[in-house]
Formats: sequence, C-alpha cells, structure tokens
Amino acid sequence: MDRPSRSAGTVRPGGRTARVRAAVLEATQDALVEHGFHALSMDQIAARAGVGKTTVYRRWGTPAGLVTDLMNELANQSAPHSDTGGIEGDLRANALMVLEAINDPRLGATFQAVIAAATGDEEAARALRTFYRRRIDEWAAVVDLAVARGELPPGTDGKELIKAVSAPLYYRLVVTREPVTREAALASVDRALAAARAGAFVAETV
Amino acid sequence: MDRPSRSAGTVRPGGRTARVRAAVLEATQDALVEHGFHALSMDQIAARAGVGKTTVYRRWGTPAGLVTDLMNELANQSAPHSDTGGIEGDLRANALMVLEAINDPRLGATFQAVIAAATGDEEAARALRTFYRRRIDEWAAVVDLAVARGELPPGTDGKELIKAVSAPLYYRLVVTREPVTREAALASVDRALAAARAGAFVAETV
DNA sequence: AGCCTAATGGAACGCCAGTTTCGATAAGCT
DNA sequence: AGCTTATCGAAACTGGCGTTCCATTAGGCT
Repeated sequence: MDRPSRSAGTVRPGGRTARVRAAVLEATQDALVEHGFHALSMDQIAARAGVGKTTVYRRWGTPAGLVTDLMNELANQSAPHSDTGGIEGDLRANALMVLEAINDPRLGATFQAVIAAATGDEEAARALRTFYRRRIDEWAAVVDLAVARGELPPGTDGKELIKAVSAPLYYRLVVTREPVTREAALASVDRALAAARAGAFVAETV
Repeated sequence: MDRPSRSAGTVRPGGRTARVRAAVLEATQDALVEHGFHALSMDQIAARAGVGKTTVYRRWGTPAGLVTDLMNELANQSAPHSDTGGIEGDLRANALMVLEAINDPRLGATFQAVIAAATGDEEAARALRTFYRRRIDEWAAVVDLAVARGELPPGTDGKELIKAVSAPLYYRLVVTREPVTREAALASVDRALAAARAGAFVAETV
C-alpha cells in the first residue's frame, strides 16, 4: 500500500489529467451526497467517473485521500465576506453563510465526510484545519474593524469570536444532530455578540 | 446482510453471554484507542476478545454497531453533577467534566468514533443524540436553580446554555482539531455566562 | 511534425472481510 | 439432576477490494 505519490498528476497537469481529476472529484461528491463517506468505494468512484480504477488508486490512494483533495479544492474557492458596516450585520452574514454551507446538500455532505475522515487520517485532518484557519482569519478582520470603530472592547479576540459564532452550529450538526436552523444561527450571533460586548473575548493578562 | 437481531443475547443474558459482551466491548475500546474507528475490523475484535467472529457479526453486525453499543453502555453510567451553590461554579464543573472526558484516552477515542460512525449509521446517530440529550437535561437543572436564585434572568433556556458551554470544546475537537485545553474550557464558561447574564438565552417571544 | 515519457486503463491475481453451515456448549427451567 | 434450546464458535466458502503488470494514449518540448 504505497502512499499516493504527491507528484502524480502534477508534472503534466494539462488537459486529460485535469479532466480526470474533475470527473473523479465530481463523482466523489455525488457519491457522498447519495451514500455518505462510510460507503465510499474507490471502485465505484472510478466506474462512475468513467476512469480506470488503477488511476484512482494511484492518485488518491484511499477514500480519505479523495475527500481531502475535495476539501483542498474548496479551500481555494474563497467566499467573499460582505461588509455591512456594523459588527452585528457582519456576524449575521457570517452565520448565515455557514448555515447555507452546512445545509447545502453537496457542501454539507462534503463537510461531514471530511470531519469523519479526519478522525482517522492525518492528511484529512490537516486539510480541515487549513480550510477553517483560513476562513476564520478572513472573517476575524471584520471584528478588528469593529474594535477600531469602537463597537467592541479593545483587545477583543477576533478569531475566537468568529469561532464562537460557528461552534454551536457545528455542534448541532455533528454532536447533537439536531437540524441546523436559521433561528439557531441568529441566536448564536446574539449570544456571541453579547459575550463580546461584555468583554468576555478580551484575552486575560496573566 | 441481516440486521443484528435486537434480541440476540437478551433472552439468556446470564454468565457467558454477558462475559462475551464485556470482552468484546473492552476489545473494541482498546482498538479504538490504538487505531481509531476507521481501522476497526470485526475480525480483529473477535480475535482480541478471544471470541468467535461469527458471534461478533451476529450480535453487532458492523463496526458502527459495536461503537453504538459502547455508547449506550456509557449512557447508563450517569456522571454525578456537583452542586457548588453558584452558577459560575456549576458551569465550570460541567466544562471541566467535558474537558476530562474529551481528553481521556478511552472516552475521547470512543466519542470520536461514535461521531464518525454517526455520519453514516442511523443507530449510531440515535445513540449519540440519546446520550447528549440526557446529559444536557441533567445539567440544565442547575441553570433552573440559578434562575430561581436570581443569578440569571428569568426565562433563561437551561439546555441551550449548557450546550453553549460544550459547543466550543467539541468544535475544537472535531472541526478545528486544536487541543482542547483547560483555558479553552474556562473561557467557554465565561463567554456563555456573560451572554446568559445579558439575557441572550431568554427565548424571544414572537 | 515528431519524439519522449508521464499518465492512463484493461486484465489478471491474491488476500481478507463477511457469510453460511452445522456441531458443541452452557443457560434457564422443572 | 436432567432436559430443552439459546448462544457460541470452528471451518469452509464467496465476493470484492486493492495490487501488479503491461500495453496504450496523449501532454509537453524541440
């Protein structure tokens, strides 16, 4: 069981190689939507993508490798973050974006697959970390602006505040497995914001 | 592929049957700690438990069935919740209990396994929901007491507050995959409590 | 245009997870 | 104690996953 060589498909990434990758990732997402990560079979993906299974094994190695590549692909599609001019509006926009991503059939299935894969595969875990670190960093900027405008206490930790908005939504998705509703998203914003205004996101000095 | 009959081992649950179950669940936890859910093999569990693999397949059916049974077993071991006499102390006790559970090698591995299993198995998902619903209901009581004492605004939603304390910890465990530290646990309490005091956990009347 | 070789994919193979069969064992009951 | 049968487990079987081999195709470069 060789690790898939990281360079396979990177020396001649032209036409065919790119088409194969697109077809395989597409087929992977379809399979995730229909049957979920646990039922992901390299064989079936190859057949569905109209590609030799040898190729799938060579380039991706395992089901975890497939979803990892999928996540890395998503990481490159940076979502634009609106700037509503007020921290409450910005956080709401963030929460609603997360809400839509989670409830979108394809994206939601992909997220759950990567989360499942990450419990047992270091590459998948890294892809997950990278994806969220980037998203969080991008959105933390709107918190910094709000602090500069005097909307939030000085020293408020932007990354932690953004994480606090998402956390209850993912908690519902993955742990309590309740539906993730618009109400839950907006309530999460209210709570995070109340805590932020009370200074609970200002780092304690030791 | 028959579903494992729900009654298998329940008509004669005496000596041998109980010993087999104990040995298998023990072996399952060991395997989860060492290799994680994705590498769980019914064969190896049977061998490790010193039990015929036919029996393991008959009674549990799939790896997801094994971790589901494990979770149901944990659900019966109700953890005592301390009553420190103040809501801040109570929530801290709760957060530290969650922290310890997540970082305990055996419990932590089991939680992650069930979370992974639940993404693709309805029984595992149900076991997960049942487990947390129960824990949350138990702890929500301390919030009600705090409201009665006048520590928190009337109408504060106890279940939501308890969930808000845990959510960031599980978010770290499963999504951002950062270490879940004592500092994170205490910070989560501070934030949830600040929001609660500001009335952000009082249900909006429509 | 034509060469070189990276990349693909068909076919055959080995191995192991999961199933089936049936005899052995021991739990529960009188 | 002795009977009944639920439960267990060894062995043989099957199917599909993952690998290997090698011929074919088509990027990239001169």
